[in-house]
Amino acid sequence: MVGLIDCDNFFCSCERVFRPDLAHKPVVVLSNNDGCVVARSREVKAMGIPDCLPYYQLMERYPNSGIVAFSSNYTLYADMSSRVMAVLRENVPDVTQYSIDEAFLDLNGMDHVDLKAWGEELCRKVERSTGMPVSLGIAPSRTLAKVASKFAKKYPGYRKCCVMATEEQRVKALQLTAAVDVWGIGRRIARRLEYYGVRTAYDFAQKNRGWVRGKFHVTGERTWQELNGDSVIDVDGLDTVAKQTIVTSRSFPGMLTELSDLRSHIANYAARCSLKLRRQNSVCHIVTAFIQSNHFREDLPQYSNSAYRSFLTPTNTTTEIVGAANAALDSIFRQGISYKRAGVMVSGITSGDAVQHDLFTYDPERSEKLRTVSAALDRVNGKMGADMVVLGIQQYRDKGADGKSVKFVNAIRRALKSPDYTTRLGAFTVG
DNA sequence: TCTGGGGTCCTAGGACCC
DNA sequence: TCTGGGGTCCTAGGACCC
Repeated sequence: MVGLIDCDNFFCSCERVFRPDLAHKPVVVLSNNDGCVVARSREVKAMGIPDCLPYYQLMERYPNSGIVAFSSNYTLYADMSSRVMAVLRENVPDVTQYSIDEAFLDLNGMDHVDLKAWGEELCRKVERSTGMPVSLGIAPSRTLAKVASKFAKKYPGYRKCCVMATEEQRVKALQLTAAVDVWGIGRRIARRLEYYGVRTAYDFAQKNRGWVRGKFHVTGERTWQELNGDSVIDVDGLDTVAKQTIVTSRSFPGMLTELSDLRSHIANYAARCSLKLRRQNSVCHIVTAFIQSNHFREDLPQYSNSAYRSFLTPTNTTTEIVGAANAALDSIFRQGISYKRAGVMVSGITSGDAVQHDLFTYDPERSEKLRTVSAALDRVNGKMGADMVVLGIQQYRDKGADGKSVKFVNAIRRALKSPDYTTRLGAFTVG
Protein backbone atom coordinates (compact mmCIF):
# COMPACT_ATOMS: atom_id res chain seq x y z
CA MET A 1 0.00 0.00 0.00
CA VAL A 2 1.06 3.56 -0.64
CA GLY A 3 -0.09 6.80 0.96
CA LEU A 4 -0.44 10.26 -0.49
CA ILE A 5 -0.53 13.04 2.06
CA ASP A 6 -1.56 16.40 0.82
CA CYS A 7 -1.86 19.76 2.59
CA ASP A 8 -5.31 21.35 2.44
CA ASN A 9 -5.31 24.56 0.37
CA PHE A 10 -1.62 24.80 1.15
CA PHE A 11 -0.77 28.47 0.51
CA CYS A 12 -3.99 29.65 2.19
CA SER A 13 -3.37 27.40 5.18
CA CYS A 14 0.18 28.77 5.53
CA GLU A 15 -1.25 32.28 5.79
CA ARG A 16 -3.86 31.16 8.30
CA VAL A 17 -1.39 29.49 10.64
CA PHE A 18 -0.31 32.94 11.80
CA ARG A 19 -3.71 34.56 11.30
CA PRO A 20 -6.13 32.40 13.29
CA ASP A 21 -8.72 35.16 12.91
CA LEU A 22 -9.03 34.03 9.28
CA ALA A 23 -9.89 30.44 10.20
CA HIS A 24 -13.29 30.28 8.51
CA LYS A 25 -13.02 33.35 6.33
CA PRO A 26 -12.54 33.23 2.55
CA VAL A 27 -8.81 33.56 1.75
CA VAL A 28 -6.94 33.63 -1.57
CA VAL A 29 -3.24 33.78 -2.40
CA LEU A 30 -2.09 35.55 -5.56
CA SER A 31 0.64 34.84 -8.08
CA ASN A 32 3.65 37.10 -8.63
CA ASN A 33 2.79 40.77 -9.19
CA ASP A 34 -0.56 40.03 -7.54
CA GLY A 35 -1.71 38.77 -10.94
CA CYS A 36 -3.94 35.73 -10.52
CA VAL A 37 -5.56 33.64 -7.81
CA VAL A 38 -3.34 30.59 -7.32
CA ALA A 39 -4.76 29.24 -4.06
CA ARG A 40 -8.29 29.32 -2.67
CA SER A 41 -9.60 28.41 0.74
CA ARG A 42 -12.54 26.04 1.03
CA GLU A 43 -14.93 29.00 1.46
CA VAL A 44 -13.68 30.61 -1.76
CA LYS A 45 -14.05 27.37 -3.71
CA ALA A 46 -17.60 27.07 -2.38
CA MET A 47 -18.36 30.51 -3.82
CA GLY A 48 -17.60 29.07 -7.26
CA ILE A 49 -14.52 31.22 -7.81
CA PRO A 50 -12.27 29.49 -10.35
CA ASP A 51 -8.55 28.90 -10.02
CA CYS A 52 -6.27 31.28 -11.98
CA LEU A 53 -8.83 34.10 -11.97
CA PRO A 54 -7.04 37.46 -12.47
CA TYR A 55 -7.12 39.41 -9.22
CA TYR A 56 -8.64 42.54 -10.74
CA GLN A 57 -11.52 40.43 -12.09
CA LEU A 58 -12.00 38.93 -8.65
CA MET A 59 -12.33 42.42 -7.20
CA GLU A 60 -14.78 43.42 -9.94
CA ARG A 61 -16.94 40.35 -9.76
CA TYR A 62 -16.97 39.80 -6.00
CA PRO A 63 -16.76 43.32 -4.57
CA ASN A 64 -18.29 42.77 -1.11
CA SER A 65 -17.44 39.13 -0.57
CA GLY A 66 -15.09 39.70 2.37
CA ILE A 67 -12.33 37.75 0.60
CA VAL A 68 -8.92 38.34 2.17
CA ALA A 69 -6.14 38.29 -0.43
CA PHE A 70 -2.43 37.72 0.13
CA SER A 71 0.52 38.21 -2.19
CA SER A 72 2.54 35.03 -2.49
CA ASN A 73 5.13 34.58 0.26
CA TYR A 74 7.32 31.75 -0.93
CA THR A 75 9.74 32.11 1.96
CA LEU A 76 6.91 31.28 4.35
CA TYR A 77 5.52 28.46 2.19
CA ALA A 78 8.90 26.79 1.70
CA ASP A 79 9.55 26.85 5.43
CA MET A 80 6.09 25.51 6.32
CA SER A 81 6.58 22.77 3.74
CA SER A 82 9.85 21.66 5.28
CA ARG A 83 8.21 21.58 8.72
CA VAL A 84 5.44 19.33 7.46
CA MET A 85 7.94 17.05 5.69
CA ALA A 86 10.06 16.85 8.83
CA VAL A 87 7.09 15.61 10.90
CA LEU A 88 6.30 13.02 8.22
CA ARG A 89 9.89 11.76 8.18
CA GLU A 90 9.83 11.40 11.96
CA ASN A 91 6.81 9.12 11.68
CA VAL A 92 7.20 7.23 8.40
CA PRO A 93 10.40 5.44 7.28
CA ASP A 94 10.01 6.06 3.54
CA VAL A 95 8.76 9.51 2.52
CA THR A 96 9.13 10.94 -0.99
CA GLN A 97 8.31 14.61 -1.29
CA TYR A 98 6.42 15.05 -4.55
CA SER A 99 5.67 18.77 -4.52
CA ILE A 100 5.74 21.64 -2.08
CA ASP A 101 2.58 20.36 -0.40
CA GLU A 102 2.46 16.62 -1.13
CA ALA A 103 4.40 13.50 -0.26
CA PHE A 104 4.09 9.80 -1.04
CA LEU A 105 4.48 7.40 1.86
CA ASP A 106 5.67 3.84 1.29
CA LEU A 107 3.52 1.69 3.59
CA ASN A 108 4.94 -1.70 2.68
CA GLY A 109 5.42 -3.90 5.69
CA MET A 110 2.54 -2.32 7.58
CA ASP A 111 0.08 -5.13 6.88
CA HIS A 112 -0.48 -5.73 10.57
CA VAL A 113 -1.33 -2.08 11.22
CA ASP A 114 -4.82 -0.59 11.22
CA LEU A 115 -4.01 1.89 8.45
CA LYS A 116 -7.18 3.91 8.96
CA ALA A 117 -6.49 4.64 12.63
CA TRP A 118 -2.77 5.09 11.96
CA GLY A 119 -3.47 7.55 9.12
CA GLU A 120 -5.91 9.61 11.14
CA GLU A 121 -3.36 9.89 13.93
CA LEU A 122 -0.61 10.92 11.49
CA CYS A 123 -2.78 13.73 10.13
CA ARG A 124 -3.53 14.91 13.67
CA LYS A 125 0.18 14.86 14.52
CA VAL A 126 1.09 17.00 11.51
CA GLU A 127 -1.60 19.54 12.29
CA ARG A 128 -0.69 19.62 15.99
CA SER A 129 3.01 20.14 15.25
CA THR A 130 2.80 22.62 12.39
CA GLY A 131 -0.72 24.05 12.30
CA MET A 132 -1.12 22.67 8.78
CA PRO A 133 -4.30 20.69 7.98
CA VAL A 134 -3.51 17.65 5.80
CA SER A 135 -5.44 14.81 4.18
CA LEU A 136 -4.23 11.28 3.52
CA GLY A 137 -5.23 8.74 0.88
CA ILE A 138 -4.08 5.14 1.15
CA ALA A 139 -4.41 2.66 -1.74
CA PRO A 140 -2.54 -0.02 -3.72
CA SER A 141 -1.13 2.47 -6.26
CA ARG A 142 -0.12 6.12 -6.27
CA THR A 143 -2.86 7.11 -8.71
CA LEU A 144 -5.47 5.43 -6.51
CA ALA A 145 -3.94 7.02 -3.39
CA LYS A 146 -4.45 10.39 -5.07
CA VAL A 147 -8.10 9.52 -5.69
CA ALA A 148 -8.47 8.43 -2.07
CA SER A 149 -6.90 11.64 -0.77
CA LYS A 150 -9.51 13.68 -2.63
CA PHE A 151 -12.24 11.76 -0.84
CA ALA A 152 -10.46 12.32 2.47
CA LYS A 153 -10.43 16.04 1.73
CA LYS A 154 -13.97 16.31 0.48
CA TYR A 155 -15.90 14.35 3.09
CA PRO A 156 -15.39 15.18 6.80
CA GLY A 157 -16.67 11.71 7.67
CA TYR A 158 -13.31 10.23 6.71
CA ARG A 159 -11.64 12.25 9.49
CA LYS A 160 -8.80 13.23 7.06
CA CYS A 161 -7.88 9.68 6.05
CA CYS A 162 -9.43 7.53 3.33
CA VAL A 163 -8.22 3.95 2.88
CA MET A 164 -9.05 2.18 -0.38
CA ALA A 165 -8.32 -1.44 0.35
CA THR A 166 -11.09 -3.57 -1.18
CA GLU A 167 -12.21 -4.04 -4.77
CA GLU A 168 -15.64 -2.74 -3.81
CA GLN A 169 -14.15 0.50 -2.47
CA ARG A 170 -12.02 0.94 -5.57
CA VAL A 171 -14.93 0.51 -7.97
CA LYS A 172 -17.16 2.86 -6.01
CA ALA A 173 -14.50 5.55 -5.73
CA LEU A 174 -13.64 5.40 -9.44
CA GLN A 175 -17.31 5.57 -10.42
CA LEU A 176 -17.60 8.79 -8.40
CA THR A 177 -14.46 10.32 -9.91
CA ALA A 178 -14.48 12.21 -13.22
CA ALA A 179 -11.76 11.06 -15.62
CA VAL A 180 -10.32 14.58 -15.74
CA ASP A 181 -9.73 14.46 -11.98
CA VAL A 182 -7.41 11.47 -12.28
CA TRP A 183 -3.67 12.10 -11.85
CA GLY A 184 -2.20 11.91 -15.36
CA ILE A 185 -5.40 12.79 -17.24
CA GLY A 186 -5.48 16.46 -18.15
CA ARG A 187 -8.00 18.55 -20.04
CA ARG A 188 -6.81 17.49 -23.48
CA ILE A 189 -6.96 13.77 -22.88
CA ALA A 190 -10.22 14.07 -20.96
CA ARG A 191 -11.82 15.70 -23.99
CA ARG A 192 -10.66 12.88 -26.24
CA LEU A 193 -11.88 10.31 -23.72
CA GLU A 194 -15.29 11.93 -23.65
CA TYR A 195 -15.50 11.49 -27.41
CA TYR A 196 -15.21 7.75 -26.79
CA GLY A 197 -17.89 7.88 -24.09
CA VAL A 198 -15.42 7.66 -21.22
CA ARG A 199 -16.49 10.05 -18.48
CA THR A 200 -15.49 8.55 -15.15
CA ALA A 201 -12.28 7.04 -13.91
CA TYR A 202 -14.16 3.74 -13.79
CA ASP A 203 -15.12 3.96 -17.47
CA PHE A 204 -11.44 4.39 -18.29
CA ALA A 205 -10.28 1.55 -16.05
CA GLN A 206 -12.84 -0.76 -17.72
CA LYS A 207 -11.47 -0.13 -21.21
CA ASN A 208 -9.38 -2.72 -22.98
CA ARG A 209 -5.67 -2.33 -22.24
CA GLY A 210 -4.62 -2.54 -25.89
CA TRP A 211 -7.14 0.12 -26.83
CA VAL A 212 -5.72 2.43 -24.18
CA ARG A 213 -2.15 1.76 -25.28
CA GLY A 214 -2.99 2.39 -28.93
CA LYS A 215 -4.79 5.66 -28.31
CA PHE A 216 -2.98 7.12 -25.32
CA HIS A 217 0.48 5.59 -25.52
CA VAL A 218 2.54 4.36 -22.62
CA THR A 219 1.61 7.18 -20.26
CA GLY A 220 -2.09 6.49 -20.70
CA GLU A 221 -1.47 2.78 -20.24
CA ARG A 222 0.38 3.41 -17.00
CA THR A 223 -2.51 5.44 -15.62
CA TRP A 224 -4.86 2.63 -16.68
CA GLN A 225 -2.71 0.06 -14.85
CA GLU A 226 -2.57 2.23 -11.74
CA LEU A 227 -6.35 2.66 -11.70
CA ASN A 228 -6.65 -1.11 -11.87
CA GLY A 229 -4.54 -1.47 -8.76
CA ASP A 230 -1.20 -2.21 -10.40
CA SER A 231 1.49 0.10 -9.00
CA VAL A 232 3.74 1.04 -11.94
CA ILE A 233 4.51 4.74 -11.45
CA ASP A 234 7.69 5.16 -9.52
CA VAL A 235 8.56 8.43 -7.82
CA ASP A 236 11.17 7.10 -5.41
CA GLY A 237 14.12 9.41 -5.11
CA LEU A 238 12.31 12.07 -7.11
CA ASP A 239 13.05 14.61 -4.42
CA THR A 240 16.77 13.90 -4.29
CA VAL A 241 17.61 13.63 -8.00
CA ALA A 242 19.28 16.67 -9.56
CA LYS A 243 17.09 18.68 -11.91
CA GLN A 244 17.73 18.29 -15.64
CA THR A 245 16.60 21.78 -16.55
CA ILE A 246 16.33 24.86 -14.38
CA VAL A 247 14.21 27.85 -15.30
CA THR A 248 13.86 31.29 -13.78
CA SER A 249 11.31 33.53 -15.43
CA ARG A 250 9.06 36.40 -14.44
CA SER A 251 6.37 38.65 -15.79
CA PHE A 252 7.03 42.34 -15.22
CA PRO A 253 4.65 44.56 -13.27
CA GLY A 254 4.44 46.79 -16.35
CA MET A 255 6.06 46.42 -19.75
CA LEU A 256 9.65 47.06 -20.83
CA THR A 257 10.92 48.42 -24.12
CA GLU A 258 14.61 49.08 -23.46
CA LEU A 259 17.36 46.54 -23.98
CA SER A 260 19.23 47.88 -20.95
CA ASP A 261 16.25 47.10 -18.67
CA LEU A 262 15.83 43.63 -20.12
CA ARG A 263 19.53 42.97 -19.64
CA SER A 264 19.19 43.67 -15.93
CA HIS A 265 16.21 41.35 -15.58
CA ILE A 266 17.87 38.61 -17.61
CA ALA A 267 20.98 39.02 -15.45
CA ASN A 268 18.89 38.46 -12.32
CA TYR A 269 17.25 35.34 -13.71
CA ALA A 270 20.61 34.01 -14.88
CA ALA A 271 22.14 34.66 -11.45
CA ARG A 272 19.22 32.82 -9.85
CA CYS A 273 19.70 29.85 -12.22
CA SER A 274 23.39 29.66 -11.41
CA LEU A 275 22.61 29.69 -7.69
CA LYS A 276 20.14 26.84 -8.15
CA LEU A 277 22.80 24.93 -10.08
CA ARG A 278 25.33 25.39 -7.30
CA ARG A 279 22.80 24.32 -4.67
CA GLN A 280 22.39 20.96 -6.40
CA ASN A 281 26.12 20.75 -7.17
CA SER A 282 25.60 20.79 -10.93
CA VAL A 283 27.04 22.54 -13.95
CA CYS A 284 25.32 23.32 -17.26
CA HIS A 285 26.37 23.29 -20.92
CA ILE A 286 23.58 25.49 -22.30
CA VAL A 287 22.05 28.80 -21.29
CA THR A 288 18.86 29.93 -23.03
CA ALA A 289 17.31 33.40 -22.76
CA PHE A 290 13.75 34.10 -23.83
CA ILE A 291 11.60 37.22 -24.09
CA GLN A 292 7.90 37.65 -24.76
CA SER A 293 5.59 40.54 -25.54
CA ASN A 294 2.22 40.86 -23.78
CA HIS A 295 -0.05 38.33 -25.48
CA PHE A 296 -3.11 39.86 -23.82
CA ARG A 297 -2.52 43.10 -25.68
CA GLU A 298 -3.70 42.22 -29.15
CA ASP A 299 -3.45 45.90 -30.09
CA LEU A 300 0.34 45.78 -29.77
CA PRO A 301 2.86 44.03 -32.02
CA GLN A 302 3.55 40.52 -30.77
CA TYR A 303 6.99 38.98 -30.58
CA SER A 304 8.59 36.17 -28.66
CA ASN A 305 11.88 34.50 -29.21
CA SER A 306 14.64 32.54 -27.54
CA ALA A 307 18.30 31.90 -28.17
CA TYR A 308 21.02 29.96 -26.45
CA ARG A 309 24.74 30.01 -25.85
CA SER A 310 26.75 26.92 -24.95
CA PHE A 311 29.93 26.46 -22.97
CA LEU A 312 32.80 24.29 -24.12
CA THR A 313 33.48 23.57 -20.46
CA PRO A 314 30.24 23.40 -18.45
CA THR A 315 29.93 25.83 -15.57
CA ASN A 316 27.76 27.13 -12.74
CA THR A 317 29.43 30.46 -12.02
CA THR A 318 27.23 33.56 -11.89
CA THR A 319 29.63 35.54 -14.04
CA GLU A 320 29.69 33.11 -16.95
CA ILE A 321 25.99 32.29 -16.92
CA VAL A 322 24.95 35.94 -16.74
CA GLY A 323 27.32 36.74 -19.60
CA ALA A 324 26.01 33.92 -21.77
CA ALA A 325 22.36 34.79 -21.05
CA ASN A 326 22.87 38.40 -22.03
CA ALA A 327 24.78 37.45 -25.18
CA ALA A 328 21.78 35.32 -26.13
CA LEU A 329 19.41 38.17 -25.27
CA ASP A 330 21.32 40.59 -27.50
CA SER A 331 20.78 38.29 -30.46
CA ILE A 332 16.97 38.21 -30.11
CA PHE A 333 16.12 41.70 -28.80
CA ARG A 334 13.99 43.77 -31.14
CA GLN A 335 13.23 47.46 -30.88
CA GLY A 336 9.62 48.65 -30.83
CA ILE A 337 8.24 45.77 -28.78
CA SER A 338 6.69 46.11 -25.33
CA TYR A 339 8.02 43.15 -23.39
CA LYS A 340 5.99 41.58 -20.59
CA ARG A 341 7.95 38.53 -19.64
CA ALA A 342 11.46 37.13 -19.84
CA GLY A 343 13.39 34.20 -18.53
CA VAL A 344 16.53 32.13 -18.48
CA MET A 345 16.82 28.36 -18.73
CA VAL A 346 19.92 26.29 -18.09
CA SER A 347 20.14 22.78 -19.52
CA GLY A 348 22.64 20.13 -20.46
CA ILE A 349 23.09 19.73 -16.73
CA THR A 350 25.74 17.38 -15.37
CA SER A 351 27.34 16.75 -12.02
CA GLY A 352 29.72 19.37 -10.71
CA ASP A 353 31.94 16.59 -9.35
CA ALA A 354 33.13 15.35 -12.72
CA VAL A 355 33.36 18.32 -15.08
CA GLN A 356 34.64 17.51 -18.55
CA HIS A 357 37.05 20.34 -19.41
CA ASP A 358 37.50 21.46 -22.98
CA LEU A 359 40.93 20.43 -24.18
CA PHE A 360 41.80 23.65 -25.98
CA THR A 361 40.02 26.47 -24.18
CA TYR A 362 39.99 25.46 -20.53
CA ASP A 363 41.88 27.95 -18.39
CA PRO A 364 42.20 26.50 -14.88
CA GLU A 365 43.34 29.75 -13.32
CA ARG A 366 40.44 31.79 -14.69
CA SER A 367 37.92 29.08 -13.81
CA GLU A 368 39.19 28.93 -10.28
CA LYS A 369 38.83 32.70 -9.92
CA LEU A 370 35.25 32.67 -11.18
CA ARG A 371 34.36 29.82 -8.84
CA THR A 372 35.87 31.71 -5.94
CA VAL A 373 33.75 34.76 -6.73
CA SER A 374 30.55 32.71 -6.90
CA ALA A 375 31.37 30.92 -3.66
CA ALA A 376 31.96 34.27 -1.97
CA LEU A 377 28.63 35.58 -3.29
CA ASP A 378 26.86 32.52 -1.86
CA ARG A 379 28.53 32.91 1.53
CA VAL A 380 27.70 36.61 1.89
CA ASN A 381 24.17 36.31 0.55
CA GLY A 382 23.55 33.20 2.62
CA LYS A 383 24.50 35.05 5.75
CA MET A 384 23.24 38.56 5.06
CA GLY A 385 20.17 37.89 2.90
CA ALA A 386 19.49 37.08 -0.74
CA ASP A 387 20.74 39.64 -3.28
CA MET A 388 22.81 41.50 -0.68
CA VAL A 389 25.72 41.37 -3.14
CA VAL A 390 24.95 41.22 -6.87
CA LEU A 391 26.65 41.96 -10.16
CA GLY A 392 26.28 45.58 -11.24
CA ILE A 393 24.20 44.61 -14.24
CA GLN A 394 21.59 43.00 -11.98
CA GLN A 395 20.47 46.42 -10.81
CA TYR A 396 18.05 48.32 -12.96
CA ARG A 397 16.78 51.84 -12.64
CA ASP A 398 13.26 52.91 -11.92
CA LYS A 399 11.56 56.03 -10.72
CA GLY A 400 11.30 56.30 -6.95
CA ALA A 401 8.34 57.91 -5.19
CA ASP A 402 10.06 61.31 -5.41
CA GLY A 403 10.59 60.95 -9.16
CA LYS A 404 14.31 60.36 -8.81
CA SER A 405 16.04 57.37 -10.27
CA VAL A 406 16.40 54.47 -7.85
CA LYS A 407 18.14 51.14 -8.29
CA PHE A 408 16.27 47.90 -7.74
CA VAL A 409 16.90 44.21 -7.93
CA ASN A 410 14.10 41.72 -8.68
CA ALA A 411 11.20 44.15 -8.40
CA ILE A 412 7.91 42.30 -8.12
CA ARG A 413 4.65 43.76 -6.98
CA ARG A 414 3.66 42.15 -3.70
CA ALA A 415 1.39 44.69 -2.11
CA LEU A 416 -0.41 42.18 0.12
CA LYS A 417 2.46 40.04 1.39
CA SER A 418 2.37 38.66 4.93
CA PRO A 419 5.49 38.80 7.14
CA ASP A 420 8.08 36.01 6.95
CA TYR A 421 6.75 34.67 10.24
CA THR A 422 8.95 31.61 10.50
CA THR A 423 12.24 32.92 9.14
CA ARG A 424 12.64 36.52 10.33
CA LEU A 425 12.57 37.63 13.92
CA GLY A 426 11.58 41.10 12.72
CA ALA A 427 8.31 39.70 11.41
CA PHE A 428 6.87 40.11 14.88
CA THR A 429 6.67 43.46 16.56
CA VAL A 430 6.75 43.56 20.32
CA GLY A 431 4.41 45.70 22.41
C1' DT B 1 -3.52 49.50 -14.81
C1' DC B 2 -4.09 44.60 -13.76
C1' DT B 3 -3.67 38.17 -16.80
C1' DG B 4 2.07 33.05 -12.58
C1' DG B 5 6.14 30.00 -12.41
C1' DG B 6 8.77 25.72 -12.64
C1' DG B 7 9.21 21.18 -13.76
C1' DT B 8 8.92 16.00 -16.21
C1' DC B 9 8.15 12.57 -19.77
C1' DC B 10 6.97 11.04 -24.36
C1' DT B 11 6.60 11.04 -29.45
C1' DA B 12 7.34 12.27 -34.15
C1' DG B 13 10.33 13.38 -37.44
C1' DG B 14 14.73 14.86 -39.37
C1' DA B 15 19.68 14.04 -39.80
C1' DC B 16 22.87 10.88 -40.04
C1' DC B 17 25.18 6.26 -40.01
C1' DC B 18 26.34 1.70 -42.19
C1' DT C 1 10.94 0.63 -65.42
C1' DC C 2 13.17 1.88 -61.76
C1' DT C 3 14.67 4.39 -56.18
C1' DG C 4 16.80 -0.78 -49.44
C1' DG C 5 16.63 -1.53 -44.77
C1' DG C 6 17.60 -0.81 -40.21
C1' DG C 7 19.52 1.64 -36.77
C1' DT C 8 20.77 5.92 -33.34
C1' DC C 9 20.68 10.53 -31.79
C1' DC C 10 18.73 14.94 -31.32
C1' DT C 11 15.16 18.44 -31.09
C1' DA C 12 10.69 20.58 -31.04
C1' DG C 13 6.48 20.37 -29.34
C1' DG C 14 2.66 18.33 -26.84
C1' DA C 15 0.83 16.63 -22.73
C1' DC C 16 0.92 16.33 -18.04
C1' DC C 17 1.94 17.75 -12.98
C1' DC C 18 1.93 21.14 -8.87
